[in-house]
Amino acid sequence: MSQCDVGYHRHMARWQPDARGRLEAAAFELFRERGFEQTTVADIAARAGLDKRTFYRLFGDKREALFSGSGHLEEVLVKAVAETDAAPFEAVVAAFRRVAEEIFADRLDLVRARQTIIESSPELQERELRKTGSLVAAVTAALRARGLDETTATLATESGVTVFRVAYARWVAPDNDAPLSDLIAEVAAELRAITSATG
Amino acid sequence: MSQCDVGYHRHMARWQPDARGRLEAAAFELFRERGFEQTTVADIAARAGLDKRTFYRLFGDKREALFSGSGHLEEVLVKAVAETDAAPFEAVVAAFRRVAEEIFADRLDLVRARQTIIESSPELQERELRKTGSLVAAVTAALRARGLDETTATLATESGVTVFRVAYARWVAPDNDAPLSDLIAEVAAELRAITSATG
DNA sequence: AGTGCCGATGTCACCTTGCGACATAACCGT
DNA sequence: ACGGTTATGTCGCAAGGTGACATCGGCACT
Repeated sequence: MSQCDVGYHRHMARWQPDARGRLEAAAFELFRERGFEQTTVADIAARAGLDKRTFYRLFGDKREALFSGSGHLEEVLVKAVAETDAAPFEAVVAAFRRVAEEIFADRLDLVRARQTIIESSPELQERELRKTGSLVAAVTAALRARGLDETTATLATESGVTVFRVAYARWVAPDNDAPLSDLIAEVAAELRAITSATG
Repeated sequence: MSQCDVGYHRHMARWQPDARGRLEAAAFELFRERGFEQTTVADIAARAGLDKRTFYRLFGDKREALFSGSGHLEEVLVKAVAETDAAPFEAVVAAFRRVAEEIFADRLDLVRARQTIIESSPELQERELRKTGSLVAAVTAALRARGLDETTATLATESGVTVFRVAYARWVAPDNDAPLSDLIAEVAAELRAITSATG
């Protein structure tokens, strides 16, 4: 996050601080008020008191304004995976539980609002899928760095992500009040049951 | 370029047949020749002897020209899942093996070319992810129609898709020559091993 | 045959996304 | 005070994508 926290000098700053944060906030508000499609980049920039061109210097495209946090998530997850020596699938699940507590735990309302926005736009759903894909790649790489072969690393990561996705969906559901971390543990157990069935 | 080679009735046919197919073919060729980003919709339409506007009547956007087959795949998969009574995960894996034989088996070269195109463009990767998502939803619905609960259905489907994805990646890899169906079976076994580890 | 509707296509005008190139003005070290 | 750096604004443009209307062949009905 960055950015000149300019304090206040005798001369008024030419630029308000934290342009990026203001743009993110403006985008979030507008997406909620009018919906993603009905909001133009010019609208977002205007509300943040900036120019459209500035938006594109800070974000690759309109969708990115909603996904700034995903880099951080990836970092934490990779670190958690790298620091444990549990079996691969267990390591990924444990990493997600840690992330659940460090990042998501206290933000249910925010996450729900964000989720509502994403569900309203196919474009945003695509982007979320892509972020997940990048996260899978990063975690898989972290597992491989521990000496695991490609297939094992990929399967453990993808299975872990599946568990997280299902648990996350339950967590944001309107009637839920269980903590995400617990839901992850439950879903992981269910997955084990399903794949070990004798059919 | 084009056209007016119309055969020869007394009255010239106004339109060449199979506009959609011609556009798909034109798009595929151009994406291979110049790449996805360097190809404009106007280019595609011109090669097919049609107008840009016509393209947008047949495809929602530029990416869709590469994904017309995915509806068919979804159909076959859903049918295969609905017709079996095996345990959920096994049912999904079996369905994918059937699809592997009915749809993919004889088209390795085509699939590889298509895969190369997709890998060259983040936009196309996003779209592929979305298609997979829609497929997951359809298969999950098919499982639920068999009386399974939401979580079990989702986990079985997602795990099955994970298996397919990994097997598919191996299949299209340049050095592979094993049939997709066999690879799916192998990967499914590996997944079972990984999730049942005691850690 | 004539009439008229329907459906596929073309044409035109338009908005938005996203980017390259250049201008501007505050900040910073010297 | 000076020059360089950095963040921002301005301008123009290619391409994606869409709405409205025109065109013309095929088809049904008379």
